[in-house]
Amino acid sequence: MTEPLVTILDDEPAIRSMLASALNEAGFRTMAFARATEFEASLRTATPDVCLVDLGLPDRDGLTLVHQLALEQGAIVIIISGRAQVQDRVTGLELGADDYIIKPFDPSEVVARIRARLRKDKSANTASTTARFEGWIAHFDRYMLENDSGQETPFSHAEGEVLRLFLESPKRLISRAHMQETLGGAAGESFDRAMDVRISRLRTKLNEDPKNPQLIKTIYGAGYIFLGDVRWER
Amino acid sequence: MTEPLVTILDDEPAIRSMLASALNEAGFRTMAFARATEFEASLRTATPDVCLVDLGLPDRDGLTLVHQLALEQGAIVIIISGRAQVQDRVTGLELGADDYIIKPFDPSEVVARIRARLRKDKSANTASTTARFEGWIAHFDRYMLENDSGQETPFSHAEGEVLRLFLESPKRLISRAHMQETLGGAAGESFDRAMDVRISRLRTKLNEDPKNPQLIKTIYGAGYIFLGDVRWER
DNA sequence: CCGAAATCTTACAAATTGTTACAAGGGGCT
DNA sequence: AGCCCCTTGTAACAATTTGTAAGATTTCGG
Repeated sequence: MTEPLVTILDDEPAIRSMLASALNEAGFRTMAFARATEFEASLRTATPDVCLVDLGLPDRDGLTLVHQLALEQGAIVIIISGRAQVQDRVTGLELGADDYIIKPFDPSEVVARIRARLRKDKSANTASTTARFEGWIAHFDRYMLENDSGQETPFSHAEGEVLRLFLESPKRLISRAHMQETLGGAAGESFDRAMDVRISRLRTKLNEDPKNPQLIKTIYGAGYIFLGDVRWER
Repeated sequence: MTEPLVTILDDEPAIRSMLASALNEAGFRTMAFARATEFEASLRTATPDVCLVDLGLPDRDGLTLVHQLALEQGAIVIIISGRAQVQDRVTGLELGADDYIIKPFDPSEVVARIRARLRKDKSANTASTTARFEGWIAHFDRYMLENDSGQETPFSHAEGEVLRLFLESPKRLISRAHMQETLGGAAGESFDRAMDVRISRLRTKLNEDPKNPQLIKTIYGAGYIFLGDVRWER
């Protein structure tokens, strides 16, 4: 997934460049326009995630544009304006803007406000969970395991359950009994073997040397320990 | 659905009553608290949609509270503060606040900002007619699927139902049972096969590689996950 | 260094899901 | 009505995932 695209629509070159550099530095892609017509033309090919719009445009009524954008595109619309009256802000927000920033402004606040909007937007439709450990990245949302050179191998649901259990309690002994409980084991006698097989398969996906496993260590008579530092990104 | 609930947390009685009356007039339900502890106690029974939090609380660090709220509850958090420095605003927003309003403020602007947030929140869930995802555009009004080069292929009603279900809950596991419920499946034994076929046909229309689907992923024994960022429009 | 218990691995079987071909049903058009 | 095209479900078969069984291997205590 690429970085979010932010469009800047303002007729003052100084403001355009200030915003663009601040946003680029913050890791966003940017596109800047001086006129509404140019901006609208670009919408046919690009799909911005955030639109910064100055209300004082020479060729178009800014508020109408904001209204259109907010309604038709699903984009986040932030008004930037020199008009500081409460009434201006209220109407701007009512017409569909997500935020209203008054000139003069500090670029870092603009960045912070954009991030706040994107964060909420994302958390609304994502439960993405990812964990990094010893050069690997486990993407639980995609059921994919990525190695240090970026190659991905899929892992199954059953394997994922085991892996998640390990990654949630690294460097701690995980007893066999606890595993079966957590993994919905029907406590059958021969379910022991199923567990073994799950772990065995997981080990091969992690390129473990059977004679000398580095990550999933067996504790004879007790259970398993997952070695390795884990960092979750939720 | 009832009206949205807005909680007000501020130690100044004048501000509490001003906000409460403005919000009630605007059609919101409100609950006001002077101390963080009272507020937190109320969270056990009520589930606010929006939380207004004053940073200058006597009994608690406001920023920590904001962080918790934003993280644990899914609520919209708006900071109200007398501290006007850019740095204050940036850190507030970074800690999870959705907005930052500076005292003194105009109640009508607060209302407008709350509405803007709620509007966005809702439009994310409401069923629209067009959705963009990973280079595709699904036109549910026309039953057409448009690829990144602008070519359109029609999709049927049954295919559309499945696609809409996916696009409305992207990156989440959708269980087979839930699908059959939603799609009017008569839970028949062999309806399982019908579901499979629907999905299979949808996959081919999305140019999925059968060996390695990128968008619609099967979770053996559980259901499906639709990967890909979705944006609804209009 | 040996033997019993625990664990690993491989091959195979059962359950679940994918795909294709085909038939039933519906709507539009002449 | 009759025909054609599209949609949809069903059935049969292929492919994948998961668990099971059994032999091989490892661990630990003597």
